[in-house]
Amino acid sequence: MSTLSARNRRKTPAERAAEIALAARQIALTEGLAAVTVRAVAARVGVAPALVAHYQPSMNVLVASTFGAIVAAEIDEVATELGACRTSVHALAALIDTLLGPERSTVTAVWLDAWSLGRRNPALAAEVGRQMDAWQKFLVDLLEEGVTRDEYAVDDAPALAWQLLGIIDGLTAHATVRYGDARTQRPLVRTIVEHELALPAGTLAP
Amino acid sequence: MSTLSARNRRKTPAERAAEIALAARQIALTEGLAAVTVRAVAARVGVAPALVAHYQPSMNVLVASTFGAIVAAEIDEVATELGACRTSVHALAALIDTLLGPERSTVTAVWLDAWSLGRRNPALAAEVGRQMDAWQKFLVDLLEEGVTRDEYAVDDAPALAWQLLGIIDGLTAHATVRYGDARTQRPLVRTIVEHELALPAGTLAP
DNA sequence: CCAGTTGTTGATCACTTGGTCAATAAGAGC
DNA sequence: GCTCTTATTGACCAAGTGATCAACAACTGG
Repeated sequence: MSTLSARNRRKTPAERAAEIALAARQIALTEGLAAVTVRAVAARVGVAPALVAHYQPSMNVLVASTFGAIVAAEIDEVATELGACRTSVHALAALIDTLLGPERSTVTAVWLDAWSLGRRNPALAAEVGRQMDAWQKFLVDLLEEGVTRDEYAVDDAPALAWQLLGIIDGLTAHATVRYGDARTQRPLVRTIVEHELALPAGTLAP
Repeated sequence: MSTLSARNRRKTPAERAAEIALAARQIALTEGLAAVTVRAVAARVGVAPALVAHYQPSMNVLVASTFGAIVAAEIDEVATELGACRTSVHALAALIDTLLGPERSTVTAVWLDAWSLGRRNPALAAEVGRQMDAWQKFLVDLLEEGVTRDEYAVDDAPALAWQLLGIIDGLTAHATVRYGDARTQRPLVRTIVEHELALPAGTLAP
């Protein structure tokens, strides 16, 4: 076989670490954060289980960093997608559209796993806190950008950001667990945001 | 010791089943749904692990029924608490106050566990669906009671019930995972409900 | 008081988990 | 070529999981 040439090749620590991290991310997204185990990651990389343990101080931190990487990638992805919007109002509308879209269910499942596993995994709990802060900061920046552009006024951007994140997470969680479609929840979120920003009704409509 | 008289006493299946169910509920509330294991339950009841397995077809269904019992008890508790309200508007205000209260964090943690574990436990997933439906039905009944009393009008009570549950679950989940205090989220939920029911601003305020 | 029913137990199995450690072998530098 | 570093492995261990089954013993009906 042509792949035989790659057999038994020794890789640099950086390469291996990247491979392991990638495998862990894929497992987490397809089978859940709880399925990220030494043996599962090792099997996916095609390597002995001991090697995974060798590259990671403990499984708890691998799970935590895997979660962090997945969420950080999602934030980046959404950020670049929203970068094309010329106004903050457009960005907000696009954000609602994206975050309540059906393709987010896999990441939402990872969030649910993290919330649950975080009670027994301190490293994961810390990472959950970091990523929630990152999302909130992202939303605060987005909200305040609109304020400086005089598109609307907001009383307490940090608090409003937390509230909106809570609402969105709850609706997407429900949609992931039970209701296949979160699309129907979008109008409600649009109305809430319009009301909180004192925007005319329908401003955020597509 | 005086308790020696109870040693080695044989109990009726109903008694044992009740003991096991109670122990499972206590473990779930204090250590999480994932801590409900054969041995943990047996140890708490003070009985051999095999006996727990004898009374339960499988651990998956014990976890599922434990979750169901906890949530059902919560619904009953909230229902009786709201029974004292004379108007539906008062009941809604009380509901928001109760559901976003800080003492609910233990039950919320159980919900988070169930959402996560449900993906690997079909019996639990089914029970999660049942209890979500039960909560929605409860809210629909509450909303429609107010309509028949001409306190307000509601367009689509079932949809609104789902939306409100999603919002409340998201905010309480955030509060449980990260911020200890969900109290600050209450005004937002009150505003949303007032808006959706076309009630004057401040109607649901305490 | 004795036999039958059945609640209850101890022992044990097969499996999975995270983690350790000496031994191996691939590659780098001389 | 050789030696030295180190990535990599196989073989483990201890702990925990759900589940099964023959044996035991506490009641119950006769």
